[in-house]
Amino acid sequence: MKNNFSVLYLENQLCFPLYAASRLTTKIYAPYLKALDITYPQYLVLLILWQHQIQSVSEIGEQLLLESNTLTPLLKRLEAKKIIVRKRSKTDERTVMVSLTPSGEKMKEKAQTIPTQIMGSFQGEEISESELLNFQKTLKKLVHILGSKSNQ
Amino acid sequence: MKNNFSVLYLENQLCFPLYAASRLTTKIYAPYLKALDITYPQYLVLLILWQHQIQSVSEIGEQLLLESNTLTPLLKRLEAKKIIVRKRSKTDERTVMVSLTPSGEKMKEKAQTIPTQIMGSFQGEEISESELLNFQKTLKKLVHILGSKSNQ
DNA sequence: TACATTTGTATCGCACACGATATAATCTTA
DNA sequence: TAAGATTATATCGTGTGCGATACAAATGTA
Repeated sequence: MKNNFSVLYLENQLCFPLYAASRLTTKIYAPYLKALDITYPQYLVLLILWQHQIQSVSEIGEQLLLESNTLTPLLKRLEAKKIIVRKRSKTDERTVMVSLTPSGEKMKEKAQTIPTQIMGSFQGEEISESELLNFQKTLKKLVHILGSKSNQ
Repeated sequence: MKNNFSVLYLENQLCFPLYAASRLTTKIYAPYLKALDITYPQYLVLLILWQHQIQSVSEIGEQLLLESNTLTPLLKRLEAKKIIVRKRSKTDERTVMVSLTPSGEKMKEKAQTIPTQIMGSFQGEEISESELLNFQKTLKKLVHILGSKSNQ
């Protein structure tokens, strides 16, 4: 029988494992990304640009659930490293368009091997592929629900 | 059979959603925690102290997967708010023991309603309880696997 | 018992996150 | 079309995370 405070135990909560898993995942990426001299959030921005070539700050923000208060400094750091270019739109002076430099474009090749290596870290005897797929499905739902709850 | 596409897909559908879910969860907690004038990581420390009364910095770190570089400043902020007390151990001058003040002890009552309120806001969502339990189970396994991979 | 090693915290610097606020450009509408 | 509202970025301040390093206390060992 659960007492009233059992809900306050760390292991009974959903949020702590999410927080831990997120940080541990970032740590797994770190050595691979360090070879490219980028961080995990910077890698996420590059994933978008490798796919879409050019995006506004807010378009990037919509996909990563981040806003300009986080993105502007991050993008300036990527620009300082000559990986991207930031340029005000001619048609709407408010928006800043972000695109890759040749150097940033070239990084795509090197980055291509990362996902396979990372997914290896998620492999373990305890988790089957089908379990991982189920997990990913619920996780996606959860993000969707949390996303709608957090901005209302 | 796993091709490059499925690996890429899984990476993007697993690592980024973990990162997003963690941040969104913290955002959901924020208004409840603001009423107690604490942050989410500070709340995690209090969860441990409400259960164990007194813990060393490294014991807290083992449970939260954090080290003194993160914990020391965080604990100092909690001490400044008169929620906890930090005291060097008599038997081993290296270790710092952390415990609750009466004020910090009292916060347990108020905090008890938080998990229930948050879980309640998920009523009627398209995730069943059994799906959530399965999810939680895989998540814990994942944290275990990632934890062992990240510190080697 | 000296001396090297390990352990537990602390400090430093950098890069996020994010609420709050500012600012300029664009859009709405009276 | 002038004035108010909205939109897109940027800035600021605070609080994490975390790798690297420092340092003193405790432990191990010759």
